Formats: sequence, structure tokens, C-alpha cells
Amino acid sequence: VAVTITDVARAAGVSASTVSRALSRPERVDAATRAAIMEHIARLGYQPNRAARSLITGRTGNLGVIVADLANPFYPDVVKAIQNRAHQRGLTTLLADSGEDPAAELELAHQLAAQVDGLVLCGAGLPDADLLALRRLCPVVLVNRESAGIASVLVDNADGARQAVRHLRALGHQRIGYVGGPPASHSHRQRLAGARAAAEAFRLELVELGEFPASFEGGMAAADSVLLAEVPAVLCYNDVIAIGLLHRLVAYGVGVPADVSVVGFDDVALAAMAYPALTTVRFPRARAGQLAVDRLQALIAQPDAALDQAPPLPTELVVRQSTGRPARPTT
Amino acid sequence: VAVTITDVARAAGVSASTVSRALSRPERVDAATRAAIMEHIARLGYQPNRAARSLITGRTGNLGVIVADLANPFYPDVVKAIQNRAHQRGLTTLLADSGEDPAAELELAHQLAAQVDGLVLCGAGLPDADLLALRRLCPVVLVNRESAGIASVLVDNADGARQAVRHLRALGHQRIGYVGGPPASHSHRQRLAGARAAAEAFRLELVELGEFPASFEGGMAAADSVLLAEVPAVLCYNDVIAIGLLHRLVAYGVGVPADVSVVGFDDVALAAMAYPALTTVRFPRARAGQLAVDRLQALIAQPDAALDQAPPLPTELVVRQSTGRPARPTT
DNA sequence: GTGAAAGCGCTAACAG
DNA sequence: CTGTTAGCGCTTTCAC
Repeated sequence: VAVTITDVARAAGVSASTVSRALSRPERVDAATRAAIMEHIARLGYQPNRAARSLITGRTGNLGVIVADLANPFYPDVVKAIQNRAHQRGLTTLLADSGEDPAAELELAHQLAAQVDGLVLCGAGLPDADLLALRRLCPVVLVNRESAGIASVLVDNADGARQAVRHLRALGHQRIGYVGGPPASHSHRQRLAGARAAAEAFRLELVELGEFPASFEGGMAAADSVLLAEVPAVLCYNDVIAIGLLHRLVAYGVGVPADVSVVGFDDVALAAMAYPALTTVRFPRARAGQLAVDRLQALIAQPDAALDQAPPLPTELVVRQSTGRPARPTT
Repeated sequence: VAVTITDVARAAGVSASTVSRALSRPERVDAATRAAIMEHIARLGYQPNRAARSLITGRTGNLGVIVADLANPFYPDVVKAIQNRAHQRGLTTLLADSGEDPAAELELAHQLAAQVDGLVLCGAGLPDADLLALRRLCPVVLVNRESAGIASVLVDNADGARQAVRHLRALGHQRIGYVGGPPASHSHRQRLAGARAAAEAFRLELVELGEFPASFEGGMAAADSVLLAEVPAVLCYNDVIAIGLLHRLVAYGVGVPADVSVVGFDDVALAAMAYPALTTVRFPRARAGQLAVDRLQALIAQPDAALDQAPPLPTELVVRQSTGRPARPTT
């Protein structure tokens, strides 16, 4: 069924090399011959065999993406952006889900490394050493994680937390609870650090309520801590936790925002759909995905260019109905 | 950097063919030599070059997945299951997102067809004719869509709708509204048909409230129709619409389920997180994804085996808090 | 500007 | 059971 370059060459009455050249270096081929060749290509529906091309060029035209968990609403948005951008650039996307398991992630990474031109790691849980080893196999770009010697697309988590704290302070709160996420998470640490710094800067008390799984259940579990600490406002590690918290608070009859203000992080679609709609900090997922592809392409073109880290992408506070002026004075 | 089969062969003191055989047909190689070869393979970290292998076998070891929209919470779950299963089977997954655009889908499908052993189409919007043409290029499996001559993994949407209607009827409702989804959708038609049949069977009135985009906004837009029709219970095309409706109803001060019972469809994670938690019909996404891979593998092995369609996968009613006994008689 | 030839890494007959 | 041979479809020197 497959039509090869030789078929095209024969049809056009030229050699295979010329057809090949017409495709890869059009300027090195006579305009007339090129036109004729193109015509035959279109007519025969010729598509170059990628395996054969890849065998000789060493390029696959594929880009690998490994995410921690596709079921987490954070990741599909990143993947979607990556796939779209890659497609624009003529690359196809290989996707793998590590299930938050570093061992699985390592295995997948090595497997993919052999069949892609570069790898994007999202929510990577790999130790720096593994990352470095991987880097020797193929170009790697990290999304929302920093590691020495590896390119990454960073987002200003700390500033996002700062904006959230500032918002809560503007509403009059003097004490703010922080519902933490998984301790291993890069974002968690940055967000916590940002919240701490902001608490100091804005002269308010930050009550750290513990670390919870980044899930709806985790958020529900955090509700008791929030109640016990009697904080009038809470910043959560992410939206999913915030929604779990919201759910449980409402079930307890605690008014949001009347009794407790809640702020999430990420601005996943969920946040706008919660009731009351969740105030949150937007994490530029689509932008991050695009940039990751762009950086990867640059790396593929120049494998050992100096990796100048761009400044982190900005985050943005999105105020919705889950925060508001406190109904009663909060001291 | 790359270690080839020849390197392994030389190290083991055998020919390349023997190494190749040791990998693909271990039983045709002496146990001792095989062991020695395996040892060298492990020591040298040899990984077969897939391009070279693919060039000769015609197999890529890749499986393509095209989804309508990754940002729709329905799809990531399917993709995750597909990728997991594929990985178990030693296949890698190429992912593409068509953005609900049939033209883009067609282009992606043809592009992917050339570099995969088979294609899974999820939420396919392609005309039957295009599907058939595609089928000639490579094995294709459809998820939740039926088309003559093409293998598919079907789900019993009609029965899901029936279960939902039955539930509402059991609660005492005599009139039920149906908030439809996109008219082009296969699921929409099946669910509507199921609801109609069930309405007749259970002797109640089904009020069709129109067709809406399958989005949160679509659901919000449907709220007015629900109010105007004064129906005490509503079945929605899917969860996302149901959540939008819920949101708007609550904002209007309409109690759910006190004043109106609401049922969604799909059981996306969102449904459990809504407040009140959404009663819905579970669509077996993970199972469907797995089955799609299994069927695709069967097709790859025997391209023109008779395609015996398995019975549709069952759906299951999940009762949560958005439905309940009506507070007042509903006549 | 174009063609001939070589070979990428691997597998699949076919001998032995 | 193992080695030899040929070639998958393409790109890329290198002559012309």
C-alpha cells in the first residue's frame, strides 16, 4: 500500500535523491523539477516513511511528555497545550502517566528517551541525580520544577501565595491558615515559603495546618484542622484541596465566605464550578506547556547551548465568591 | 553513544542474528548462549533501535489516540487507562487532541496513521465515510461511537438514561426535564432515546428542554429553561452541564434536591465534588479505555478478523445528594 | 542541478 | 542451533 520515494522518483523521471532533496532542501533543486515532483507527491499521496528517515537522521520527530497523573485536572491542560504546540511545530507527542510513582517515572523516561527527540517532565518526582542521567540520554525540559543543569519552565508560585495572602489581608484577616500539600512537592515548598514571607511582610499570623494529600479527600480531611485552629481565612495548596475543604465546611454549616474565607491555587476549571466559586491563583498551564515545547526545540537544535533560565511565569489572583469581607470582626 | 546489536554480538562472540533471535524468539536459541547474550545486553545497556526494527517489520509499537478535547474531564480518564494498558502491552501512546474539530481530527488521524500500528478514536466527530477510509490505512477502534465496519467499544448510554429516569420516578416525580447535549453527539442521541423509552415505560412525562453545549456555561444557560418548564426533576446530558445547572439553580435560591432533583451523566470526578454532590450515571471510562487497547491489539494481530461486536459496557446509577424525595408533592 | 552508491540498525529467509 | 546474506526506505557524501 505504501508509496515510497522511489515510486515518486520514477513517476517524475528523476532519481530518489532529487525527490529527497526537493523535500529537505528545496533551494538546491531546479524550480521546475521541484514543482513536478511536488505534483507527483500530492497525486500519489506520498508520505515519507518516518522510520527510515529517523534511522538515518537520528531524529524521530517525536516529543515525549510524562505527567504525574492525568486524572489530576492540572495536567490535562498542560498536555493539551504541549500537544497543540508540538503539532504546530511538526512534532508528534508521546504521552505517559507515571501515576506519581518515581520508579515508574524513571522507567518510562528511559523507555521514551530512546524514541523521542526530547522529553518534557511535568510534576517530575525524580531525584536530581536521575534527572541528570536522563539528561545525558536526550534533551529534557522540566515544568514547574528546578534542577541544576536542566532546562525548566518555572512559575512564580511564591508570588502567587503572596498575592493570596495580600488579598486576605486586604479583607481584614489577621490570622490565616495554610493547608499544605504533599511535602515532596516542589510547588508546595515554594507556595509555603511565599506565604510565610508574605505573612511577615503584611504582619499577620500564618497558621500552618499541616500537609495533606493533594486530593478532594485531603481537603475534606483538612476541614477539622481549620475548625480547630479557628482561623477566619485559609489558603490551600491547590484547588482540589480547597474544594474538598469547601465541601466539608459547607456540610458542617460553616459559611464560606461568611465565616471562613478560602483561597485555592492553580485555577483549574473546577474552581469556577465550585459553589461558592473558588477564589484562586491562576497557574499559567497553557503558557507553560507552550514554552516547554519551545525550549525543548531550542535544546534539540543546539543540545549544549548555555541554558539561560527565563524568569518564572507570573501567576495571577482570581477573586471569586469564596472570599469576601468577613461578616464579623476577626481578631 | 548508542550501543547497537552488533556491539552486543561482538561482545558475546556471536552473530547479530543470534542476538536478534535471542530477543524475539528466545526458544530458538541455546539457553547458555541466550543467557550470555542477555548478560551483555544488560551490561552494555543495549536497547534495540525502534526505527530500524520498524523499518523492517512494518510495526511501530505505537498506538495513536485522538480525543475530542483533553480539557473535558471525560477524556483524561480514558486516555490514562489507554496509556496504562498500552504500556503493559509494550506499546507507547501517541496522543492528539482534535479540539472537537472534524477537519483537524481527519488531518491528525492521517498523520498518526502513518506512524502507529493502530488508532483509538475517542469522541470521534468524523463522518462514517472518512472513518472507513481511515480504516483502510490502519486498524481503528472507536470508543463510544458506532460505525458500520469499524470496531468499537460501546457503552450502554440508553440504559444509563433509563436507570436515571427510573430513579427519579421512584422518588415520586411524574414529570422530568431532559437537558440535552450537542445534537451531533452519539451519546446525546442514545441518552435521549433511552430517556424517552424509559419515560414511556415508567409512565411519566419527559419534557425536552433543548440542546446545549456540553459545558458549564451550557448548563447555566439551561437553568432558565428548567425554571420555565417548572419541572421538579431534571436529567442532564452530562455532569458538566448538570454542574452548571446546579450552580445557577443554587444561585437563584432554588433548592437542590428540595425543589428540583438533578441527575448528571458520566460520573466525572467533578460530580462527587459538587455541592450538593451530584447523582449521576457512571460511564466506565477506564474499562472502555482498556478494552479499546485490547481490541486494537487483536485487530493488529489479525487485521481482518470478523469484528464481533461485544455487548455494550454497562452503566451504573450513582445516587448522591442532588436527588431526594421531593419536599412537596409534584403533580 | 542531478544521479550513483553507500549505509543507518535491524530482521528474515536461507544455508549450514 | 547459528552465521551469512540481503534489504527495509531514506538521506547524504561525492562525482559528474
